[in-house]
Amino acid sequence: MPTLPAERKLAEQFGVGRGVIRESIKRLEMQGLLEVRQGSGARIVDKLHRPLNSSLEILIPDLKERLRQLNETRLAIEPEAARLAALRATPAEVARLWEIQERLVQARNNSIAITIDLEFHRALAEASGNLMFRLILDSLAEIGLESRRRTIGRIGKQTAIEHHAAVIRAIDAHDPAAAAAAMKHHLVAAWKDLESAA
Amino acid sequence: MPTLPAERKLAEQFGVGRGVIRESIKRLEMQGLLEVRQGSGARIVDKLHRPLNSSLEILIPDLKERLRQLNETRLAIEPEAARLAALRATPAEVARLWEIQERLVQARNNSIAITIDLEFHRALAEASGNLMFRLILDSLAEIGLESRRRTIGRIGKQTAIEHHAAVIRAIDAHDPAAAAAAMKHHLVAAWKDLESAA
DNA sequence: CGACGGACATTGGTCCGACCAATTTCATGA
DNA sequence: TCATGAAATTGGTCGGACCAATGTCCGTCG
Repeated sequence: MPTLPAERKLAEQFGVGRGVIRESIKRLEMQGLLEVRQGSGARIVDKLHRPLNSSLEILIPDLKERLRQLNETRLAIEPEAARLAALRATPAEVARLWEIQERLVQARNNSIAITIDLEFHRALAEASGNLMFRLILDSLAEIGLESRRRTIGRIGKQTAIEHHAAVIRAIDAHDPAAAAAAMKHHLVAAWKDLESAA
Repeated sequence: MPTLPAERKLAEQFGVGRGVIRESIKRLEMQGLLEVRQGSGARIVDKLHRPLNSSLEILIPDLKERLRQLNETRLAIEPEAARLAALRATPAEVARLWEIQERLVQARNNSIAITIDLEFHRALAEASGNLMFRLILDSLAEIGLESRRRTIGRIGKQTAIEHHAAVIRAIDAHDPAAAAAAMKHHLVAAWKDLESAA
């Protein structure tokens, strides 16, 4: 658990007042690089997507509208991410996708299934070799957590498993067009399902 | 020029110490909602895209790599934005696009042309009716300022004018597929040009 | 009369020392 | 051995003081 020295020590070490240290830490915290807890200290984390998330919540206060635009954005990015993954994914990355898929099949309840579903989409963004995709999708994932919760809750995980499998097969076969199409189909289906629920 | 009351006044008004006010202001500044200058004060701005920008600079420190991934991301989002704009753009939004186009034609030097080019892409994101697109593209625009500067500098604005016209025509005709295709063509051309320059 | 310049007020930036609150650490005793 | 609680550690807040940059205003000079 990598943590920072105490504020007082940092202030002395850099020869500045404690207030300056505090504001610097605040800055890094806002950027998603630190998490601060009273009593324990500041520990280093990797939550670079939080600022984007925060911006989106301010920009689109209404939850329903946020989910609608979220879906559009995912629809723009994820098929493209799948396409690039089909072009670039290393054997290790493909293996990781299959391993996540296996765990999704084994998942015993919805809560676990949702976590693994998120992991799948994240691993795919990773395999696309584009960090911007990963950052953006990380943020969108957090926004869409509850929508996903509802979707999987309604239709169960079976559909997701089949769709994911299609995506991974296409990536494994290095077929960009098929990967993009499969991902698009998956997202459209999930969205339709969420809409019909409302 | 909407500005905030002085820190000391805010502190008294809310019955808290000045430090708390300072950290709160710092927070809002990090989110791109305020800009603070010593001597004058804190004025309200709308720079919600800055946090994403900052995250991307941390995530992808290397400029060249950042530009590569930037191009991929634009290629994923902007054609989709153009597609949606073709479906949804109001007459007023289309008129605005033509007006920007006219100014681009009239632009006397590269610096002005670049500004107007940015304006075009921003207006298009706006016309897509998706604020996430606008936020993301605002951020990417700032990253890509340098590259765009070089591109327009090399090949002049004529190509951009023709490509933009094709996009606007498709939107005006409510032809989603054509709008997406035209935008994709524009981005691919610009990228190829930038690559050949390096 | 108008433009320039300098004194003064305003405002953010930093420092210090003290105290409060949450957490962790650790010695003590059952 | 483990639970308990006191003490140390660490972040959170407060108040006052001073520095630095900026804005304001008034008097002087052309």
